[in-house]
This record gives sequence, C-alpha cells and structure tokens, in this order.
Amino acid sequence: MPNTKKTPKNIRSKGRPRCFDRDKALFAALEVFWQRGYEPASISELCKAMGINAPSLYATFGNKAKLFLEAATFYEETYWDAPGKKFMAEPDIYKAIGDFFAESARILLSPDTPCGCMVVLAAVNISEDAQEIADAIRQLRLATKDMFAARIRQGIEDGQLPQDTDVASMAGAFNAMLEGLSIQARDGLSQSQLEKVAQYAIHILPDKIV
Amino acid sequence: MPNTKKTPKNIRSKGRPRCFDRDKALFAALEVFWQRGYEPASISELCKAMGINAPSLYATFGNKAKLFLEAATFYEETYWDAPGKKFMAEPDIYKAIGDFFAESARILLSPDTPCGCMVVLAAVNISEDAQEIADAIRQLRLATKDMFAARIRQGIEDGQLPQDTDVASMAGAFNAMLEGLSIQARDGLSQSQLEKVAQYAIHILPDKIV
DNA sequence: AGATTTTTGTAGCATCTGCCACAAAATTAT
DNA sequence: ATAATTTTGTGGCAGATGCTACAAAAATCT
Repeated sequence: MPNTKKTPKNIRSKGRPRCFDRDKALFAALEVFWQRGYEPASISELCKAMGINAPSLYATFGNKAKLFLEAATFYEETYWDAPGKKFMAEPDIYKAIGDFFAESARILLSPDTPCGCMVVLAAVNISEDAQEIADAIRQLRLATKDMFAARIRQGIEDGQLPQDTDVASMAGAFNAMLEGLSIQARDGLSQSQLEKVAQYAIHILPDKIV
Repeated sequence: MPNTKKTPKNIRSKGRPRCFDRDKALFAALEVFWQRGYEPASISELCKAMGINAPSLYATFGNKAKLFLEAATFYEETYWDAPGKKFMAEPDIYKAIGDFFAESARILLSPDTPCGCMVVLAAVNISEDAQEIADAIRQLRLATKDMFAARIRQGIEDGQLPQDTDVASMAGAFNAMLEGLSIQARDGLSQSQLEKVAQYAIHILPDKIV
C-alpha cells in the first residue's frame, strides 16, 4: 500500500524511500493549477513541474482531483490564513477593510506567483464529470463571504455599523469586489493600479462618523 | 468552397442548400460555451446542441475557435448592447450606475440562460495553445472598463463628479464589482440577493450632493 | 543473507479530443 | 438530361488525456 501521508512523513519501517520532497512537489503542482486551472493543467505538465513521474504522483496524491484539492487547501493556508486572521482581529472595521483589501491587492499581484486568486480562477471552466471540484472550490469562496459576514456582524455589535445593516448583501458586495480584483489582476492591471481599485472597497461601508 | 457567410445568407446559385438555421445553431453553440466555457465545450456536445454533424459545423463556422469568437460577439450584442447604450445615455450618473447594475443583476441571473456573464466566465481556464481566445475575450472585458471610464469622464464634464476623480481607478472598481457579480451569480445567489449586492456599486461614487 | 515492502521508471492502456476525407444527396445552371 | 456545386452523414485519423501494469531498485526486518 502506498504512503499518501502528509508531512511529517509517517514512520516508515520498510520499503524504498521516496526520493522527492512531498511538500515541494505539492507546491509545484499548486503553481501549475494556479496558473492554468484544474483541467488545462495536464498530468504530464504537473509531473514535469513536480519533477516526478506519473506513478509517483498517483501513489503519493491519489489522483488529479485529490492533488488539486490538497493544493487548494495548501494555497489558502499559505496565502490567506494570516490576512484573514488579521482582518478578523482588527477592531476598527474601516481599517480592517482597508488593510485587508490593500494586502489582497498585493497578494493577487505578487511578482513571485501567478496573478489572481487560485480559489476564484482555477475552477471556473469545469467539464460535467468534474463538478465535485467546482463544488469544493465554491465552498472555499463561500467561506470567504462568511468571513466578511462575521466581521460585519462584529462591526454592528461594536456600534461601528448601523443595527439595520443588511449583513448578507454587504458581505456579498465585499466578496464581489475581491473576486473582481482577481480577474483584473489576471487581465494585466499593475500592482499600484490594483491597490487603488481595491481601496474602493471602503466605500461599501457607510460614511465613517468621526 | 463552403459558405461561411452570416445572415442574411448570401445569394446561392448552386449546390445543396443548408438544412439548418445558421443563427439558431450559433445561438445553441453560444449556450453551450456560456455554460461550460471554451475548452470543456466539446465539439461533440456542441454538435448535439446545434443539431448538426461536425463537418457541417466546420464548413459553416470554420473551427471551434472561430465559432466561439462569433458566439461571444453575438452574446455581447444580444445581451449587453442595449444596457450599455442606456447607461451611456442616462444623464444622471447616479441613476446611470444604479440602473445599469440593477439590470446587470437581472441579466446575470435570467432564468432562461446560464448564470453569469459569458465574457467574464467562459475563457478563464485556457490551455497554452488557445491564448488567442483568452486574449480576445480579455479585450471585451477591457472594453467594458473603457465604457465605465467614458461615462465617468462625462460625469466629470457634467459637474456631477469632482474634477480630480481618478477615472481609471473608479472604472476599475465598477468593473471589479460587475465581474464579481458574475461569479456570485454562478455560485448560486438568488436574483433578489444579487440585485441588493449590485446596488452597492453606487457607493463607489462619492456621496451625492442633493 | 534472504524475505518483505515500498518507490521508481518504462511503457502502454482505453478514451476522448479537434478535425477531416469521402462519397452520397440535393440543389441550380446549361 | 447532364454537369457543376455545395451540404450531408459515416467513419476515422493523429494526438492528447488520465491513469495503471509491471518489473527493477532500494530500503528495512528477521
């Protein structure tokens, strides 16, 4: 039975040791999926980027779908966990939104990675027999919207937003803004331009009463 | 030489007449591309939807790429030409934005068509050897942003917006909002929810001085 | 040393893809 | 009628896809 365990590698007792780094291979796969999307990323391209052959890929990650989902989770943890926590922890909701969208613009156009958010862009054009992939990634997008909603509710509780704020709609507006930024990032906007666009997210909040 | 002409059909003199309606077939293809995206829409599925066989498709439309581009043009003309013209003609920019985004939400979730905008969603995950498709569709997205920019400039000229308005950034913000709406439309938001979200686009404008 | 276990690379499977060759069919021109 | 022209459906090509069978290789366990 092949060893599909993640880091730290399980305590092996017998067998030929794996001769590549599972995490590095996962990250290489992530970059391919991120840039191309789920279906255009072929197993052969993935193998090339990961520096392994197909049987090693399948023994280690199961299949293409599982590899993609693991890469997506890895992506979220690596790039969005910290900004998300900071966003939830910042007590001033105006600063929370401003900072989060500023940092988002930076992440979406980081020179070291593909442009735009993998969760938004990598599973849009999906054939019928891979809907499980589309559904799983959609859940991640909905989780982001839920994060916005939770922070808005906190803002209401803190007296920074009106009691009658329509939480779902406002969360949807922030989510639309963020998702739209990904598309513009991929469409070639400059980092400085994207940051300026992102700052319009603050306007979704009611005017701050100083 | 096959007849690839569009409607009205060119004056035929000889040859077996085509036994399907070119425009209806194009519309059927549009719906498949719209729902699935460029690459997941297979020739066989397109043929089934269009009610013709592959040789007829190729004789009439050239190849898959040309069919897609023609469908995309047809899409824009059919669904967005009128709202765009109304948007540009409305003298009050606040009403122009409000009406345009309200109507957009309706179009993006029309019960008779796939959810979301074809221009935003149908050419996201594209393999390397079909970049011409991605580029062409990107141009359509940029044209929408240019439309926003032109309307904003008009608003400045009309004294409805400050002289120092950053046109490019504000146009980018409207564009991000609109593109984000497409993703949320596909993610299952209800029509009434999407309309509420869309109305936050007005907040991108400075507060109206009544 | 020998048995056991796991990973490795080669090589190839079945299936799907976009596309087209070909001949029969259906029309108009002479 | 016959020739000319265009569209039709059948059938299939070359190449790519996700995935796997298989045996050699490399480690540990007894």
